[in-house]
Amino acid sequence: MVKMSDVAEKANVSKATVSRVLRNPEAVKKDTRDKVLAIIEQMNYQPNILARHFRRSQTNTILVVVPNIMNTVFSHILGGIEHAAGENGYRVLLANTNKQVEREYEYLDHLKQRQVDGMILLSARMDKNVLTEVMKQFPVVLTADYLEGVAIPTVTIDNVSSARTATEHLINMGHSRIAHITGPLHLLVSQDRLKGYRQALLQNGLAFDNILIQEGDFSHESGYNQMTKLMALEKPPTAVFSANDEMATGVIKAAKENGLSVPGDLAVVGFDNIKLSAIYDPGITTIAQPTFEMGKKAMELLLEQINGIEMGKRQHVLENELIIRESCGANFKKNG
Amino acid sequence: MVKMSDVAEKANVSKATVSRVLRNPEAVKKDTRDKVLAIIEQMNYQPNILARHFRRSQTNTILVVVPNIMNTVFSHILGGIEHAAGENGYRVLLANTNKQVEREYEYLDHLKQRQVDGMILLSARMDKNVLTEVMKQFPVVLTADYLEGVAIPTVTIDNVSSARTATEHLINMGHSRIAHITGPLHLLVSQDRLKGYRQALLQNGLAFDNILIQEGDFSHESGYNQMTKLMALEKPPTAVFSANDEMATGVIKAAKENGLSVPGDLAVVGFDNIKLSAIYDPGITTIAQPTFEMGKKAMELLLEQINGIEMGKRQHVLENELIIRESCGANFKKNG
DNA sequence: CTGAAAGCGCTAACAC
DNA sequence: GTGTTAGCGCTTTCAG
Repeated sequence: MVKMSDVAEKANVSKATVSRVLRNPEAVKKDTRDKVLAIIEQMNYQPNILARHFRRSQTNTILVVVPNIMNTVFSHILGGIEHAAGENGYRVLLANTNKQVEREYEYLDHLKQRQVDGMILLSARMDKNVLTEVMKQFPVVLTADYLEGVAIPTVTIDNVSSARTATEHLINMGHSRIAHITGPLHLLVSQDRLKGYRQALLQNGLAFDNILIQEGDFSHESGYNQMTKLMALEKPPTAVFSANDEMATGVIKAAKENGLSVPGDLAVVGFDNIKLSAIYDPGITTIAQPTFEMGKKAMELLLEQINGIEMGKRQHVLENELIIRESCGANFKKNG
Repeated sequence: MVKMSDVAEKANVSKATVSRVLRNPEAVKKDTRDKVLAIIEQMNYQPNILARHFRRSQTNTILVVVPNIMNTVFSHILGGIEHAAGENGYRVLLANTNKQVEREYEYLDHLKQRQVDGMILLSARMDKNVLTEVMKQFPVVLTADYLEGVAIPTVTIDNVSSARTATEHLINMGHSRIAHITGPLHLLVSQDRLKGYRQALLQNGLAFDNILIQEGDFSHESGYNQMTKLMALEKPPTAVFSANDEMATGVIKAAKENGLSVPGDLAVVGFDNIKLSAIYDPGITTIAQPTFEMGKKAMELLLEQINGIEMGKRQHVLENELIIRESCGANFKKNG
C-alpha cells in the first residue's frame, strides 16, 4: 500500500505538501501541485481515509435512523437524504430499528463514539430527556415525526391542516357522514390527522360521531377490517378519510366486496401519495407529502449544525398538496 | 473526552489491559476485568472507534450499491442485508447510484481507500474487467443481478425457470395466445424472463408470435401503454405475462378501461410479489422473489469472504414461488 | 496474565 | 509556499 510519505519522497516534497495538494490545493504553487498530482497518479496512491478520519476526528458520515426501510415513505425520505448528503460530500450510514426503541438507543453510541458527524431520525421513540442530552452534544435532526417539548430541529408537514384539507374536500363533495380511519394513536402523526379531521367537521357545523372513528395501524388489512366494521353500522358513512394510502386500499377493497362502488357509493381520501395511490383502481385522492424534499431539507439542516451555522427557526413545515384522483368522486371516471 | 489511558490509570492497569477487556475479555483475569469494567462504567468511557478502525484498518462497515432505494424490491433486499449485517456487528453504508455507472465507479474508491470492508452490488453496470480486478482485491458480492463471465459470488433466483412457471400456469389455464411484456431488454433479468416465456411456449407446442412480445421499462405506465397496443391487434392475447408487478397493474388498468374484465376476459401474471400485488384489485398472481432472504444470503457470503473462509459454490440460486391470486383466473372471485 | 513500547498514516501548528 | 515535527488513541507484538 503506497502512502503519503512515498509520494512525498518521490516528488521531493514533504508529506505536508502532499497533504495540502489533496485537501487544500490552493495553498500550493501550481508547479508543485502538478508535480505531486502526477506522482499520485503514477503511483496510484489512495489516501488512507481512516487515518484522516482518525486524525481529524470527523468522518463525513451521517447516521439515518429509520423505523423500517421497507416502508415506501421512509425509503423516499432516505432517497432525499442520500441525495443531499452525496452533494455535500457526506455518506449515509443506515440504521434500521424495526420500530424498537432499544435499537434507537444502541445507535446513539455511534454518535458518542464519533463514528458519525450527525444523525437524522425518522422516528423518535426514545426518551425526551435522553434525546435532549444528545442534542446538546451532537448534531441531530428529526423528520417525518416530531416531539413536543424538545427543541430539536424538525422537518415535517402540517398534518393537522392537511387532514383538515382532506376532510373538507369530502365535505365539499356533499358528504356529511364521513368516517376516519386513524393510524396508531400513540403516534403524534396519527393524533394530528385525527385533530384535522375533527376541526374540519366542527368548522363546517357537522355532527361529530365517535363511532365513525376507527383506529388502524397503517396496514392494508387494518383498513379492510375497520371498513368492514363501519359498513355494518346502522347508518354507515358515505365517505372515509383514511390516515394513509395503504389503509385506503383496504377500505376500497372492503367496500367493493360489499357491493359498494367507489366513489359512487363511497368516497375515499387517503394520505401520503405513495405510488400505489396513483396506480390503484380507482386512483386514490390523497395528500401528497413531499418525502424526497423532507429528506433533503433534513440533511441541509443537519449540515448547518455540523458546520456550526447559527440556525434560524427550528421547526420547518413543508408544503403538502391535495391530489385529486377518482376515489373521492370529484374526478369520477368509470373504468372496468 | 475520556480515553483509554485515563481508564488505565484510574484502574491501575496498563492501556493494553483495558484494550483486552474491551476486545478480548477472556484474556484477562476476572478480577482485573471486573475492576476495569467498573471504571469504564464509572468514567463513562467511550472507545474512540475511529482510532480503532485506523489501527486495525478495518471498519466493520460494508457498502451497498443500490440503483434506486425508492424501489420496493431493492429496499427489501437492503432490509435483508441490514438485518444480517447488524447480527454480525457490521454497519451498512448506503450508495444510491440512480442507475448511473459513474456513481458505481466512484464508490469503488471506498473499497480502495479501505473505508469499508466489502461491497454488495444490487446492480452491476460497470465494466466486467474493472469488476474482476476489484474482486481480486476486495470482498464483493452481487445480488438481484448477475453477470456472465465474471466469477463473482452471486445470489439470484432462476429467472428463466420462474418465468417458465408463470407462463405455464397461464397455459394450464387453457390460454394459447399469451403475450409477454418484458423489462428493459438490456438487463439480463429481462432477457431471462423472456427466455423462460419462450421455453414454456415451445415446450407446450404453442406457436410463438413476436407481435405478442412488447418491451416495457418496469413502470406502470409502460405496462399500460404496451397493453393498449396489444389490445389493438387483430387477434389480441387472452393472457399476459408481465415481467414485473408494477407493469401488471398497468396491463390490468388498460384492460379494464377497454371494457375487459380481469381475469374474465384477460388473465394476467406478474413478477416480484411486491406488496402491491396482494393489495391490488384483483389480486395479482405473481412469482415471489425472496428479496429479504436474498439480501441476507448476500451478506452472509460477503462475511465469508471478509473472514477469509473458503467459499464453496459461487452462484447461489434461491427458491421462488408462484403465488396464485385472482388475476390469472385460477382463483376467480368476483368483487366490485 | 499483564505491561512496555512502537507505530498505524495522516494533519496542522509552527517555523522558516 | 514549503518543511519539520508532534501527536491523534488505539492495538499488538514481545517480554516477563
